[in-house]
Amino acid sequence: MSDKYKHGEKILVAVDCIIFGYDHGTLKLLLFKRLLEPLKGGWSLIGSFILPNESVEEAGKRVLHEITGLDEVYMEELKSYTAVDRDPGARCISIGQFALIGLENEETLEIKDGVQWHSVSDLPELVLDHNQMVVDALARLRNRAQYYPIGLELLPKKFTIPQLQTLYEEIFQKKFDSRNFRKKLLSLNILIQLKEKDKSSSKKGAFLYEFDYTKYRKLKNKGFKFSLI
Amino acid sequence: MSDKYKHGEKILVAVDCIIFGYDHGTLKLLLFKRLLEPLKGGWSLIGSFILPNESVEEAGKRVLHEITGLDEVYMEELKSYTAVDRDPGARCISIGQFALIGLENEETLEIKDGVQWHSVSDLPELVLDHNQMVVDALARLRNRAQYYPIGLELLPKKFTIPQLQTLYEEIFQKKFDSRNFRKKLLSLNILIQLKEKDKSSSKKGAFLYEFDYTKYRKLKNKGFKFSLI
DNA sequence: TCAAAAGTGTTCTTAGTACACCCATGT
DNA sequence: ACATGGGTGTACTAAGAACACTTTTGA
Repeated sequence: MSDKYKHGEKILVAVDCIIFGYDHGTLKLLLFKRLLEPLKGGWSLIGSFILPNESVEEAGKRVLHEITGLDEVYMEELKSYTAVDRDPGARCISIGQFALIGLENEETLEIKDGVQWHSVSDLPELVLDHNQMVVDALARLRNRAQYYPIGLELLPKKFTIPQLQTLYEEIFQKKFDSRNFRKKLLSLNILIQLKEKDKSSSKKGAFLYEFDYTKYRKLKNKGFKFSLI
Repeated sequence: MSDKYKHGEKILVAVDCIIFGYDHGTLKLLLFKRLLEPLKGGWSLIGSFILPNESVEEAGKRVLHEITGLDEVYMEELKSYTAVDRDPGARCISIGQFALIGLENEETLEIKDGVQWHSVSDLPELVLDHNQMVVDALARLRNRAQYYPIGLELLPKKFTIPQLQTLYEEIFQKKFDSRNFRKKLLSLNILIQLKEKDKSSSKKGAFLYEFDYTKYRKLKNKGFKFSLI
């Protein structure tokens, strides 16, 4: 082995997925109660070591698929966690993967044993440096929600504007003016209004919308800058 | 070893530093001509495997120190590069580290043998996936220059407003109106005007400024949002 | 008929953009 | 005296913020 390689020490590389969902007006995180050692009984993010034949991104998608059965989820790299003593079991680095799942409602998703949704506003202590990962992921979520129409990833395909607003209020922990929110949102021209209404939260009902991905991508390629709030 | 650890395969973990500098009106990148196999003679970013007793961030700082002798540089994680076949020599992932160096001028920095500054607008082909790392780093540079006063990291401690404008024009590859640029910049209230002038580029001379880090941090902690252009 | 959420417009303020001339100085 | 880059101000336009009432409908 050449000079470049000879000093390298092989170490374990993991992914940990910070998976957000939104249901019944609450922002939630998917956590796993460890059934086995190490750290048995502790709450943890859902992760895995990367396999010899997969990239970190592929490992993240595999984990998410194993847990939820879902394939098409929004996922992006958060950052690496590499402190020497972060895992007492072994020298091991982890790449955080930030993921958003759109739920029709919580119950429609079949998740594996030991895995549970937790409200973001009421999380248990997590093992290792997973609390820090969640803090970082929440900051990323706010950033993305502000500059990309990423909030839409957390809603069902058909959603109402008041629903989206409530989601943004949950993410940013503050109220928005409904007239300004609606005006700004519709001015982006990336929503398609449907004929149907959703009457689950009011007698009058609110019009359902779909997100126009094609239009969004076209605008983005033209260098159009979004800012949703 | 427990269930969690048993499937992990240990692999090599490297850092590669994408190091920008700015000198004589040109944005530059620090590259290394490989003196030994593998890939002898190819241009590469400057990297290293991480050592058993250091984090990825520490490895990046170590590499930068070894090459330039500098300690206090701006560095942040870019992203990981983890494709299975990215390095033909071995399974090896790399964490890109984005770094900015403030040069008084190019010659003041003593850099190691085989390491050279290259104009960003005229880069050679790089080994492995290093070209992609540079593309990603340039996008990050533009983002950071827009939303953080990061352009200042690339200038000497004392600089003139026309200098900063030229740097921004180099980063974004477009001209800015000098009146508006100055107005916006000064309205942020994070520059301290000095009594001295720099006469190196005009007979009249331009006032030198320093960046007020303390004030900047205070404003940032208050949630103040910057946008420099 | 009333309670509860959905939907709608206007004014005011602020920030961004476009644009042209005088200033200071070394040669 | 002139060439060169540094420095300034104003008018126009666009976007964001503040703010209150009408509509629909199920119970």
